[in-house]
Amino acid sequence: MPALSASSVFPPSGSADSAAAPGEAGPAFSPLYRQIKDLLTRSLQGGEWKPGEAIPSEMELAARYKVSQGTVRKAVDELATENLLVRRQGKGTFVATHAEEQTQYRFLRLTPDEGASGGMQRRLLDCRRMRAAADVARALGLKSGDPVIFVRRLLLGDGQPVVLDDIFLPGALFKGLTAERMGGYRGPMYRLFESEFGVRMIRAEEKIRALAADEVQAAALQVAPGAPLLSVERLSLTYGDRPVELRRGLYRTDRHHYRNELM
Amino acid sequence: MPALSASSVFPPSGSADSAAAPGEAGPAFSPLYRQIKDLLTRSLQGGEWKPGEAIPSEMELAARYKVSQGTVRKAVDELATENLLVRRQGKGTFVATHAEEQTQYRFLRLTPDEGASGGMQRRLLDCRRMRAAADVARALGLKSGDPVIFVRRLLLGDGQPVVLDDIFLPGALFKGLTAERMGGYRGPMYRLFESEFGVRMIRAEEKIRALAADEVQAAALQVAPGAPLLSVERLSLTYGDRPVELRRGLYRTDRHHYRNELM
DNA sequence: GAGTGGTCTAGACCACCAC
DNA sequence: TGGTGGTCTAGACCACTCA
Repeated sequence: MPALSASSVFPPSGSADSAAAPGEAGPAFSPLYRQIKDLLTRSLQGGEWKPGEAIPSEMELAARYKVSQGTVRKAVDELATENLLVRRQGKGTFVATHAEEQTQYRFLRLTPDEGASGGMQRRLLDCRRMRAAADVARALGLKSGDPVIFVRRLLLGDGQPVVLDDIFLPGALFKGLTAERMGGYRGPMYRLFESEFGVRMIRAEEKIRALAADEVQAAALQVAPGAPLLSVERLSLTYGDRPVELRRGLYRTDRHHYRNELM
Repeated sequence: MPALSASSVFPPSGSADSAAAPGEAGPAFSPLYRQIKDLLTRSLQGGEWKPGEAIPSEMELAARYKVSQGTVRKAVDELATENLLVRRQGKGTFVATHAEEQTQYRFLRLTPDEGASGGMQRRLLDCRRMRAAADVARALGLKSGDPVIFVRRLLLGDGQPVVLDDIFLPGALFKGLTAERMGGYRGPMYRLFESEFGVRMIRAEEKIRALAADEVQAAALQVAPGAPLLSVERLSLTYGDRPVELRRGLYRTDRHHYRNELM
């Protein structure tokens, strides 16, 4: 007899239609393992377990939620395939983190046309507080004029500029982020966000276009004005699909390409 | 006592290292459900069950392979998440197909900047047999000069040209594909490939770049020469990761964008 | 050896669908 | 009403890690 049951959150569809108005589909049924998954997600979101830490063992979780180990397992399985958790046989299950990824840039899909993807150099061009323009505010779920932190930086491969990024961060979440703090930091930016500000990027959505470089962009990337560039607008989301970063990247694609896999 | 066991394919790591040379990792262990998955994949590849058809029930498969239903379930689960199979509660498990997708173009990531993604019009510009150039042959795993079918077509949204596709298909797989056959066909191209030639696209890899339109491309897409276009080179693969289509697309991105989700 | 996740089983019951 | 996939359980054993 589990403490949680299908009816504890959503009544089985056999009983009265209850809250669901006719015509509305409504969540007819929520299996136990999905309720467990939601509870785990909430604990992650609330910071009960921090990135890199181990969560309780399957047996402990099963005892806590009064369900069988198999049910916990299915919940953890789904969170693992969503990259929120990482399972390590013999050791435990850990909160995913950007800190220990062998792939330097998990979200950067740009790949050299030939040769291995050597790490890129960074050059910080700008970093300051400003007020969000309308489009930036809308993307980040803020109000126009809300404080945001603006970062402009360059990525170089083999000494050649390849990526020009404009990054917008909600000021409220990244208090105290300064040019000095960013410039002195080695390693991926998302690692800094995670360790210093407790903001973990879970997933991201990108909109990709081709456009012609203007004078400023051309100068920064060392191409001719009007040269075609890949424009990649990325919205990064954290737990609960809350947007926490807007990134507008311009990629040179004469020696690199954006790789994607469709399944 | 299952007919298949871990040791039936790969010896458990406890036994002698056998074939694996020292230093080579080698597949140390293959669980039962993965062996079942491989057998199912082989049956799909061999055409034992055709796209759209139902495969045997979990109970039948469990009996056939002499394992428990749970083991079959795990194998089928993985094939379902890879989009090779589709489960339908109460009905059965079916071989995935492009024939019944509500999304008209499963692999086309181009989306209107605003408004719903209305279906696009097609216009066939060219379709003929030719010999594979070196780069095309290499991508498709053919030899230079092998016969290929070349298709050039245009996609229009709201009457405006949006996509210019150059498509290369191995001649050996698509015997009898003519301009008439293609021109008269309504519905996605991959549906035609599947129903007429038994070639099912499973997944694809894309390389994306920005480039400037040349005269021919500009004329076809009704943009100025030199205008920035998105270049999308897609290699489509079928069972066993065998390449079966090379597609070079040029996308206008002034009113559309390529959307992508990173996880 | 103790503790973790990983696999496999057997059986029960539920939700959905078709006849 | 019977068959399908979906959920949940309990227990056994295996593989891996670490003290």
